[in-house]
Amino acid sequence: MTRAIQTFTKYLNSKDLKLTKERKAVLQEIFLHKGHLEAEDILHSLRRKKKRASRATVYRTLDLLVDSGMVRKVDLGHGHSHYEHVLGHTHHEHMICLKCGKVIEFSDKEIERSLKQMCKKTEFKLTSHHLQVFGYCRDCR
Amino acid sequence: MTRAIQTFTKYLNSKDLKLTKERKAVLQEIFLHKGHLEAEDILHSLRRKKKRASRATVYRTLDLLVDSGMVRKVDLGHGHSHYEHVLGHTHHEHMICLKCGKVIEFSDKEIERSLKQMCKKTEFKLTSHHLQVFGYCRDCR
DNA sequence: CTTCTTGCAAACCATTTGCATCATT
DNA sequence: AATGATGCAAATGGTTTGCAAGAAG
Repeated sequence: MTRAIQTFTKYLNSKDLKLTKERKAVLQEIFLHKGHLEAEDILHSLRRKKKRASRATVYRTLDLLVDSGMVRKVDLGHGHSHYEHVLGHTHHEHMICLKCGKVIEFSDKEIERSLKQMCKKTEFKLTSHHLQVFGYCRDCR
Repeated sequence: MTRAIQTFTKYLNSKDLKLTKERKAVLQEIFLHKGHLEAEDILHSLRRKKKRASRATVYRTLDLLVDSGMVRKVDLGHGHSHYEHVLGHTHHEHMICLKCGKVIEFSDKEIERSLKQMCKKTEFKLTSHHLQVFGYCRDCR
């Protein structure tokens, strides 16, 4: 956590931006949660804890966090964005159920390998979060 | 094309829905195009051809086509949906450039294989369009 | 003729933005 | 004190919806 704040501060400084209590609160909220969460989740969590931060500020801070590389923005096909932190979160991909919207995290060596090979051929550069699989989960198939 | 109309008519009948000229026009527009296109594209194409169909009808028809399984709705991370027809369109997946938004279609036996195997393990049922890869294309890497 | 469809405009929902006020460095 | 940041409310952009008028079976 302290580490996260340090990293963020460094990023902010490099851009001549300031570490405000609102930004710190949003950062903490994201790093406290394990999974992916949406802007509204953060807003609610903060409200519950009687911390301040308007919806606009939450969105603005999320943009900064994504830009800093500490957080990734994920589109899980739910019609709005989700965010998850990268630090201390082991690499994984998402399997998304088209019916119930459930998101299953997975990581598969085989797939990684063939994906990397294909990307080498096509000169496509993968990102840390690079893959999404759509289908129907056990309960919805 | 005639085949597509037949299939759609069959679907509509099964749901006690009617084949209107607007629905037929939208269907044709999608099946005339090779790649993925968005609602607005369809609307413009129709306008250019002096065919009628309001934005609302285009969206409503697209929903029907997706439900019928003839068309798939794809989220390419552009902030709005894209649609592409399934019939007579060889199976492929999408690689999406996070910077310029370019979409590269690909199909890779190796990946398919390991993906299928993993899905068997996790009891996840794949759809025809099941995979999306994010990264940076040759020009943006 | 009955039921389903359309077009329009208003509603929606997530996200962004302009601006006056406020806080950090 | 100066530069940035915040909150609010209004704007945006894609998509959906209620409703009166119109068409398909």
